Amino acid sequence: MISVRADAVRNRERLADIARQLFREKGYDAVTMDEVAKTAGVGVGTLYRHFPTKESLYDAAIQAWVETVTAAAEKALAGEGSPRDRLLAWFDAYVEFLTRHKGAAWRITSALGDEGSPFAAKCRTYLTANQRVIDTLAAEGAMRSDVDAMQLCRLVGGVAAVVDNSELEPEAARSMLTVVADGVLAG
Amino acid sequence: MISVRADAVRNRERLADIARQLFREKGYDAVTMDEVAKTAGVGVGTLYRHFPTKESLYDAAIQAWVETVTAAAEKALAGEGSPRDRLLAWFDAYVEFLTRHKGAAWRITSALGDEGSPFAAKCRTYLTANQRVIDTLAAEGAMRSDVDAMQLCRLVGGVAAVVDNSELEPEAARSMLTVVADGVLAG
DNA sequence: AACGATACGGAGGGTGTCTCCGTTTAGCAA
DNA sequence: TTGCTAAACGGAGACACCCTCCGTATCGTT
Repeated sequence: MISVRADAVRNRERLADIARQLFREKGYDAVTMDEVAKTAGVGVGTLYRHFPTKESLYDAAIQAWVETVTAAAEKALAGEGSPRDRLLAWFDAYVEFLTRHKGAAWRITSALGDEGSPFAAKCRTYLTANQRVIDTLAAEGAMRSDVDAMQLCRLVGGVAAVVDNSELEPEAARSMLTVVADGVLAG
Repeated sequence: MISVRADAVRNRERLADIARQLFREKGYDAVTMDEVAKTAGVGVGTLYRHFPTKESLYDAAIQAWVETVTAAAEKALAGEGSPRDRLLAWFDAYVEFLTRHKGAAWRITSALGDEGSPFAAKCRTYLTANQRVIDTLAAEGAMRSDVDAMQLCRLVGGVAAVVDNSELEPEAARSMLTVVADGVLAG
């Protein structure tokens, strides 16, 4: 019985780290696989051995922060203020997550209904977090009853994608999120 | 003095027509310049003579229907019903425009703030149409006072982009647009 | 009919993703 | 330690795009 080779593990982690850094600085399209491999000091073959496609590399690169989404939802809900304030706090956090890596918002929001996407697992996490927010606020009677998590994910994801793409200021994002929030809160 | 050659005019029109058809069927990314040229029975060189970039070809392909946007805004505003109904009628029309060609919604919405984009002229048309809608409804006291055309374009464009990308049913688009409409109407 | 400006065609340059396979190496066993 | 084998490595190159270049063909004028 042979365990997983140590050099392979090291390379995998280093590749994901370097990719994370590059994607974050330059965005998905502007980073090439050759560049990632060269920066890591390995051949492209090695990179592709660990991550069979560029998308799967991207998926691994953004994995870490996705894992904190659920906690962020809880935190926003536990905050003080009106339901509207807490909903906006969640939206802010969600958009901040999605725009942390250039190009991530659109890619993830696009994958929302697609089970075959490399981001399918991430999408489920997001949907669950949004559902949690909806359920909590609905229990307080603050939410319109016909809002579902998928719809909310798409709405806020759409805003995030636009904000990311046009490199808008936080205030611009805020005012769009306000519109969405007022639209989903009980009239 | 030599007039424009007739074969050039014919080719230009045929290329735009064929491109329109292909883009509409398959979306921007799935259509290659070689394919357009081959379908039209000309060399790629000829295609590039008429349209120096793929984006400019796309721009020409979607030109025709952009020209009817202003009329669509007027029509929605002139309709019967509450301000909310008329706003929704405009949103429906706008999303229908943006999603008529796969990939158009995202490309155009992305170009909204970018004067250097090949779509800059189209964006101005859209912004003007939205401004017209805002002004009209604001005059009736139905609109929140802090809504501007750019913001509305981005919100509705974001919804259109998501709808287009995930190939959602009209009802799904409708329910998201309802949220946006309720968010921008005077509370 | 001859001529010159213009348009045409498609080979090929540049850049990106991804594959293939000969070479190297880590980890286990004797 | 030493030998063996499965696994990992590296990078040339296949393939697919967008776009350019320039020799050839054609239109419209004279």
